[in-house]
Amino acid sequence: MLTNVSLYIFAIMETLVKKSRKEQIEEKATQLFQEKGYAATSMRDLAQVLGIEAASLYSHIKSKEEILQKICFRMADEFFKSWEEVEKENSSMAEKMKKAMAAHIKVITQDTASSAVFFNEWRHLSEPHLSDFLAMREDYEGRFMQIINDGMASGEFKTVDPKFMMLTILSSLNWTHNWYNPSGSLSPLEVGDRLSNLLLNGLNK
Amino acid sequence: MLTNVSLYIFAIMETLVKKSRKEQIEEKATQLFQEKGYAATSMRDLAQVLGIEAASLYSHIKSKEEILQKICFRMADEFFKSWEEVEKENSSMAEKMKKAMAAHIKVITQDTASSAVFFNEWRHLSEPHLSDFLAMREDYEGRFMQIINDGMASGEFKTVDPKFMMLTILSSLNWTHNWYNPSGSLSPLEVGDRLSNLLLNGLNK
DNA sequence: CCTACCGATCGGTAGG
DNA sequence: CCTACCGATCGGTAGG
Repeated sequence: MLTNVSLYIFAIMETLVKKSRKEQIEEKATQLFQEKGYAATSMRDLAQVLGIEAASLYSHIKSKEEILQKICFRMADEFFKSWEEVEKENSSMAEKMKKAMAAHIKVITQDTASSAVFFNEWRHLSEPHLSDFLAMREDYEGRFMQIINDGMASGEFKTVDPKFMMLTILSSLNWTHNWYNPSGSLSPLEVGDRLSNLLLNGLNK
Repeated sequence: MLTNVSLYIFAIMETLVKKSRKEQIEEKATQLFQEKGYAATSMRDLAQVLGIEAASLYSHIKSKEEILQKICFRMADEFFKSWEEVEKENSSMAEKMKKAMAAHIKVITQDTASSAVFFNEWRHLSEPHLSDFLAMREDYEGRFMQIINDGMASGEFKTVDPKFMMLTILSSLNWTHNWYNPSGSLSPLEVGDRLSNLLLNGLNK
C-alpha cells in the first residue's frame, strides 16, 4: 500500500521535474552548439546524445535551424526583459550604467551555454531571422549608448566616443560567458560589481 | 622599343606584387572562414572564389585544416613577436600595460580577418595542434597577468583578481577585430590609447 | 590545373 | 520513435 502511494508520488514528481522531449532536444543541442559550433554539429550527433535515431528528432522539431532560432530569440527576449528594471533607475547615469551591466551579466550567468550560442552562432540564422536578430541587437546596443551619451551630457562621464565605449563595455560583459562557473564562488552580482567598478573607475589606484 | 621596356618592367613588378597561388588560397580562405566560419566553408566555396576546381586546391595545400593551422599559428607568432618591445618597458607597470595593450591592438588591426579566424575558429584544430594552441594562449595570458600582479605589488594598481582582470582586458582588446576599419580615421595607436586610458582610468570623470 | 570519381556524411522525408 | 531511404554535398584522390 505504502509502496503504491510512494510510486504514485514519485510519478507525479517525475512529471513535474522531467523535461519534455522537445526541451531535452533544445538543451542538448545548446550544449553541442556551444562545444562544436552550429555548423559542425550534426543531427546524428544530437540524436546520439539523446539515445534516439536522427530521424526521430523530426517528430519534435521542424529543422536544425529552428533550434538555433529558439535559442537566439529566447536569449534576446531575456536581455530585453532584464532592461525593464534598468529603466527605473534614474538617480545618476553611473548608477544606471551599473544597473544595466548587472542586468546584462545576470542574463549571461544564468545560462552560459545559451549565451555562447547567442553570441557565436547567430550568423547561421537564415533570413528573415538574421535581419530581425541584427535589428534587435542594434536596438539593445543603442540603449547602452544612450546611457553613455546622457552621462557625458550630465558631466558624470569623460568625453569619449560613445560607440567605441559601448563596444568596449559590451565586449567585457559578453566575454563572461566563456569563463563564468555557476558552481564557483563568484555570484552574478559580484561579477557585475567588479566589472562596473573596473570600467567606471579603472585599474589604476 | 619603349613599349617593350614598359611591358618588361610591368612584368617584373607583377612578379613582385603578385601573390603565389598558395598565398591567394590562404587569403581567400581567411575571408571565407571569417564570414561563414570554418565548418560552414566548403572547399568548393573556396575554389569558386579563386575561379578553379576544388580538386585543384590540393596541388597547393594538403588539407582544409592545414589552412586553418597556418592562420592560427601565424597569428600566435605575431602576438608573441609583438611582446618583445613590451619586455623592454619597465619604468612602471601602468606604462608596461599600456605598451602590452598597444602591441596587442597593433597585431589585431593589421589583419582583422586573420584575427577573427584566430579568435573564433581555433576550436576546429585537431590534436596535437589544439593542445599546442591552448598552451600558447595560456602562456600569453600569463604575461598579461604578470603585469597585473606586479602592478598590484608595486601599489600602482588596485587590488583585483588578476585572472578576472586579465580576461576583462583581453576581451575588450580582442573585440576590436569585429569593428576596426583599417581605412577609417582611427589609427591602431589611437585605439590602443583609448582602450588603455579607459581600462586604467575608467569612464567616470 | 582539369576530369572523373570515391566513400562518408549531411539534413530531412515516407510510412509505419 | 523506428527502419529505410532520398538527393545533395562533403573533403579528398587518381591520373593525366
